Amino acid sequence: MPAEISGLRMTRQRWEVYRLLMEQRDHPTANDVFIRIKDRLPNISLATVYNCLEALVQHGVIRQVNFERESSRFCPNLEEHGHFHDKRSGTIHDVTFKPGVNLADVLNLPPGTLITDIEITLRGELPVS
Amino acid sequence: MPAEISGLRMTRQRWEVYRLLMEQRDHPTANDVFIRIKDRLPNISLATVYNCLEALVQHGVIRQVNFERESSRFCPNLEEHGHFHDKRSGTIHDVTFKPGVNLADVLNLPPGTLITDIEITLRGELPVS
DNA sequence: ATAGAAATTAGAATTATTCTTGCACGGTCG
DNA sequence: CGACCGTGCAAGAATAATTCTAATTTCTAT
Repeated sequence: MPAEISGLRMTRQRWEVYRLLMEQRDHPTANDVFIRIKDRLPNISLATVYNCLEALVQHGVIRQVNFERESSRFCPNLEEHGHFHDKRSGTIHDVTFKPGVNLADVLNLPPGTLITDIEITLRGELPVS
Repeated sequence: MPAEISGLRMTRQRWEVYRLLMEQRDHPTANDVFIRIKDRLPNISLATVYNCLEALVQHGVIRQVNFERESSRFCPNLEEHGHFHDKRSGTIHDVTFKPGVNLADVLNLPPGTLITDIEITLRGELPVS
């Protein structure tokens, strides 16, 4: 376990939460993490899972993703990307931009606007194939 | 008051909620609407405000907008647009696309993907000027 | 080793939203 | 005109995700 990641001091709990997200990149909720992590940390509390996730988010190590008013989900992909929610399967998929596309360029914003964060979420159905 | 809008039968409460949203386009929350509408409907209940907003959303008459995990906000602008949240003032602004831009075209999605809904939210600061 | 700081735990508290129940209203059909 | 019926409304209870609190444990630096 590294001593820290992006300036965030690692603890056993933070490390296991982080590791779990890196290994299972299916955008779990805090509760999903709580359930899954019990194998490794049987005594962890849900509040700690929330604390760890928040710490990781605030240090830019993971991203928090919201769909409508559902539970927040967490994503270790730091590339600029959006999320597609497949209604059929309920799964969530990362969506990247085509090369050379800068989202700010295609929006009408007052010149000088400072954008600190962009969130793109799509809902629909993936092809059946 | 029209008998119905987009197939939704109008009632006094639904009409006043709708009218309020059309007149004050600052993305109020359900509770904001509840407070503001008391001038006209002193006896309306918060549950009814929620019911009316839900009915209007489901009939496509208004849109529900979510920022992080804050209370949902409601928006009568049916044009395709995103939302910019100005950290300085806390206000929310509609953001349109530059002409000719189709968001689906700039994203990497499996061919045949059906998109039913897109949500774009930006956070940042508007220029001081 | 030890003091002080930070993290964890367990459970209570909070907040937005939804649900439940009983009542009121509007329209319809005799 | 009056009983009926479906829908909407009001009030408050219930729910669910998240945050907070207080007490304990673990770290870190000295």
